[in-house]
Amino acid sequence: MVLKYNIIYKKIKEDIENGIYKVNSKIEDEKTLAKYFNCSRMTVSKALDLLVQEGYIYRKRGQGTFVLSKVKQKNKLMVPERDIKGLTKITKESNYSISSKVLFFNLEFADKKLAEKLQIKEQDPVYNILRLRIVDNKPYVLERTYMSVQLISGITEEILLNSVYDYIENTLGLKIASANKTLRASISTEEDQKFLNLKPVEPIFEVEQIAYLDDGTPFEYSISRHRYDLFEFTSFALKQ
Amino acid sequence: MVLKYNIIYKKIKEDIENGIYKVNSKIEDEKTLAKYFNCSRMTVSKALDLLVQEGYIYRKRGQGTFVLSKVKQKNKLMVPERDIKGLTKITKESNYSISSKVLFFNLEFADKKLAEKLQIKEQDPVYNILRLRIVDNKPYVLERTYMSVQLISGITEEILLNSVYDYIENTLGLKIASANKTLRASISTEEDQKFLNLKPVEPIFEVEQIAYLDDGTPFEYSISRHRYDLFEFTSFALKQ
DNA sequence: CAGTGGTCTAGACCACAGA
DNA sequence: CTGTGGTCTAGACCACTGT
Repeated sequence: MVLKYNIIYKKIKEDIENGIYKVNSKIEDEKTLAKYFNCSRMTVSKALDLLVQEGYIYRKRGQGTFVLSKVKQKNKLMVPERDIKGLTKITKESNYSISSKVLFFNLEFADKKLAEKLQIKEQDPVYNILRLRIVDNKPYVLERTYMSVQLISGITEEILLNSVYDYIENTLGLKIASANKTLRASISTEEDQKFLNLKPVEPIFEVEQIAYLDDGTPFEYSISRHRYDLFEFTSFALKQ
Repeated sequence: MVLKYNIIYKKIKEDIENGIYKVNSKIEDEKTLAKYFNCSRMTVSKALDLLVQEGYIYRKRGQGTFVLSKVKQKNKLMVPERDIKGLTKITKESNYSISSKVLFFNLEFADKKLAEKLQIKEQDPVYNILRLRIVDNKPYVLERTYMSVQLISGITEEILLNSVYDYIENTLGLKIASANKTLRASISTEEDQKFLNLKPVEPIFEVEQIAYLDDGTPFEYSISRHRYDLFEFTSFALKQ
């Protein structure tokens, strides 16, 4: 379906990225934009709200709407802040090569902590997977993944070498909706050092994640340990 | 001013946090809520949008609105993900004690990189500040801060020992509006180890930040190096 | 004062899910 | 079919800014 606010959002975003609107310059007021896009002011406002949240523009009551200077993106793999995608998709979209090694793939009974995270019963069967993901021929991240067997059935080594998220969405027909992430720095373990080719003094950027389907079911609990020099995370915050 | 959508947002958020709505249960439909709060459906919808973005609820067209299981917050200092506050305010709101040591406080000429970040000219005067922030009597973060002297005038050691953000907002009358953050793990330097009381193998959680006023001017460029075991960052992502 | 964005209304039509 | 959320309208009044 064609969403008007999405069209307006994309158009203005493009114009900013292409320099048609300069940094700190004022853009048209909402009434003018509403006439131009042949829609109501509410719809324009919704589109501008999206751009405010992403840090493209800021609005001042009584004055107008202005272009905010965006920080340029670095020459690193960009993990989207507010979206949820598998690493396979992220790398492909950025034209990086990716391959995976399955280091461990087993069935286990959920312990208490894991059962709580995945909202299943203690002793319910879960996959325990450890994969090394190699991006651009460099070891990038060591991913430990737990998923409920009852929910995500039929995982094979073949699937683990490709995209698990693709399998969940396209083969199982489930919809991935959201994720909670906790980020921290951590001392590298011997395992990290071995597989990510790190010196003992080199740390890890750890991301702990619970991902949810569109019916609110947590389907994945994962701990990703990234090479500290190949991963960074960007965030935009607004004063409330 | 009393905002209706804010009242509705807060009420439902409280009800979820107090367990009045159980996890995965359905909440009232938008029309019913609109009647209950004596407002239009659009206003209810705006309130629910906020809750979706923060991961409290999810909505399914044709079915209803449901409570999503929130991850419990840890017994650590919580840095708000989508808001922007100084460390002084964050610690006080969480009833932590905070003190600061000013390790370095000098006037300098901006080099090319800094001039670009702060959108000033090369050789313009800037403050270069290094502070150790001590939370709950433990060294917590080493903060390197650069600010344009022309924009943020009158900084004193006294102000640095209290809240710079308070000074900017209350004394200078400027409005802090937003910030771009980049997060990464980093090997600790000898300086980090000395002031944060770290062993050489213990890493740093670094946050690089450019903060903006409400007129889009960048007023602060800072690099904060946190003890890896006292700082973590949480984020909620939605499939787009 | 006029011009701006912020909020809010009372509807409308649509897409989608389940009975 | 009904009930749900998603989008959209064409206004309205308000708060704030600069002239």
